[in-house]
Amino acid sequence: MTADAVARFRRFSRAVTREVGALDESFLGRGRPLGVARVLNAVGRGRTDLSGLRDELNLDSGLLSRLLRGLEAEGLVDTQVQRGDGRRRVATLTRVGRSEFEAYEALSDARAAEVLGRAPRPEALLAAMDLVATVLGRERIVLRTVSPDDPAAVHCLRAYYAELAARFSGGFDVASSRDPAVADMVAPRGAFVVALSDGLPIGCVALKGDGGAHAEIKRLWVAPSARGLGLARRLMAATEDAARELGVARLRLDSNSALTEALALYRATGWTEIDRFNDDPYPDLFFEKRL
Amino acid sequence: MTADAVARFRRFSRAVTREVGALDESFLGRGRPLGVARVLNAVGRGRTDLSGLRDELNLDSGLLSRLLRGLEAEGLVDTQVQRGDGRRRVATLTRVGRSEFEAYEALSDARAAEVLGRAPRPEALLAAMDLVATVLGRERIVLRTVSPDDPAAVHCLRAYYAELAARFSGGFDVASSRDPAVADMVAPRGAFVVALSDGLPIGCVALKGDGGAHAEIKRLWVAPSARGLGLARRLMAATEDAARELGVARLRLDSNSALTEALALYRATGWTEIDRFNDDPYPDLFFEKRL
DNA sequence: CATGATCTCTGACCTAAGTCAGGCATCCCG
DNA sequence: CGGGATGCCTGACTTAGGTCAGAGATCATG
Repeated sequence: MTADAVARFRRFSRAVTREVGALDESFLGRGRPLGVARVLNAVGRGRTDLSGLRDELNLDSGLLSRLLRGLEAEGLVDTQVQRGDGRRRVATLTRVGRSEFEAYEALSDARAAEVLGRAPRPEALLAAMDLVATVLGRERIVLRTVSPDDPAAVHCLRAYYAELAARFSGGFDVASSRDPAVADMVAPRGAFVVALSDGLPIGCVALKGDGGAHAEIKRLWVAPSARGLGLARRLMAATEDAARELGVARLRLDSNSALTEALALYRATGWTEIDRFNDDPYPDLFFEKRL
Repeated sequence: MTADAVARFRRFSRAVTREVGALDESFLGRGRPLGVARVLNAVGRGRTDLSGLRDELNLDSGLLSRLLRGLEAEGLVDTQVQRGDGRRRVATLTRVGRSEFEAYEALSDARAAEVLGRAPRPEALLAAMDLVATVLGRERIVLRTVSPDDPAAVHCLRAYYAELAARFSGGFDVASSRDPAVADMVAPRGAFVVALSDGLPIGCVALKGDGGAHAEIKRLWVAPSARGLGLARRLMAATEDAARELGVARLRLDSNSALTEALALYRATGWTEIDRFNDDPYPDLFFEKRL
């Protein structure tokens, strides 16, 4: 790694520490120390079991206990024993606690909106932030099987269509393509997998089945910010696993010669080119893979 | 600002807090608390006057005093009264202190190199980090007059040539253009101004004079990460001021129709198009401005 | 040169955060 | 059902970080 690259990285760290440090202190704006506020925040986001809280916030058992006592005294949380295991306990927000949690959320949102509002070219800034956050957090990218009308799926599909429109010389219009029925992309006929990085959808792929031994891969997309991380390969592998579990023996897909990265992936992972098998106007290349 | 944009911003903050938080703790890796390490770092970087240290690190006078006593006891810094004002004091690193400072630097460099080394497409990551850091730190961009052979200037010029090569349909080669002599771009004949964001050069402009009442603007460049911040305008204004102070009455410049942003700037800031005044092969548009 | 302002230092004090050992209730399993 | 493991709590203690008031030295100025 060159000295210049390291200097640029460190400059980034400094700039962001300054900015994000200020963000942290906004937690102090409500007269509660950071540690307590972090617990309130984690409980509000659904991390209610104490052992999970300790792991997530990296707290000593004694310290967490004390912080929770403080929040209880303020009337913000309740703790009860976990049903099923009397040793464990769970914390929940009271009504007051919930509104306090929301006040913190609103504060953070407002702070973020303010910084973004002052930025020129906010779209470029956000794209850069997505890239940085995705790369730094690439160990924590998770795949999840969802319905194609889940918001995360819809977000990916919209981005996928926009990208096709930009990359196909003649543009792209979903209406003139074959848009698979939702029922064909959920179990037991098919599947829809999204990749989430810290909650943000950054990739997807669909398995469209007909209930038999054949199924089709559709809608493989990876966000620009997540390219180069091997995510497409991971999505494809997950979908192949899902297909096997559904009893599918042969997969097909159609593609377009403008989608060079995808084609390289198919060729590198055991797909073989076959003849055209549909009359969709956009694809010009067709592949299959036996499982 | 849309909810989606705010969510993306906050995701970025979380990701970076995690990563940079870990970076902060690397300071703790040498058995010294963060506060002390920060003081050592600031002194090592040349911030030696105590009042400046207090401002920069946002420390109470008493606390700084105590931290410095600790560093003195370790034999890492010396403090003496400032010559000229016996109330003020300055801190300097001892030889041991200097090597300890360098150990911290090496540690931070190694940490940065490690993260970068694991990243796919490090150039894209760095470009995104530059953009984020420049935009977040745009209030702290400073202009500085330097010699054209200063490293910051050289960095900008190299990037400028590379950009011309990419944007001119026929490419660009400095050798076949007129490269001004260094002496024409330093006082009293001319000037060379760079823009620095937290030490990183992100823009430049040259004033090439011949000692008389005419001078020429050359080498106006702004890094991609810094576009949209009004930096070119600021650089041009600074150069015009410098020209006035050198007694220049009329400025000229040549440009190329591929450089649309620059042309828009010239037209918006009082420049008028004139006839070709040189036989350089690259420019096809010529401007002047009376001061 | 007297006076008020400025700068640094020290001592007293405080909070947040974290560590550690031991206690107690509950669970799991032979 | 008994004994070890698990999970949580409490009390005692430590460290880092920070605030505040006042002392002492030096400076600027009328």
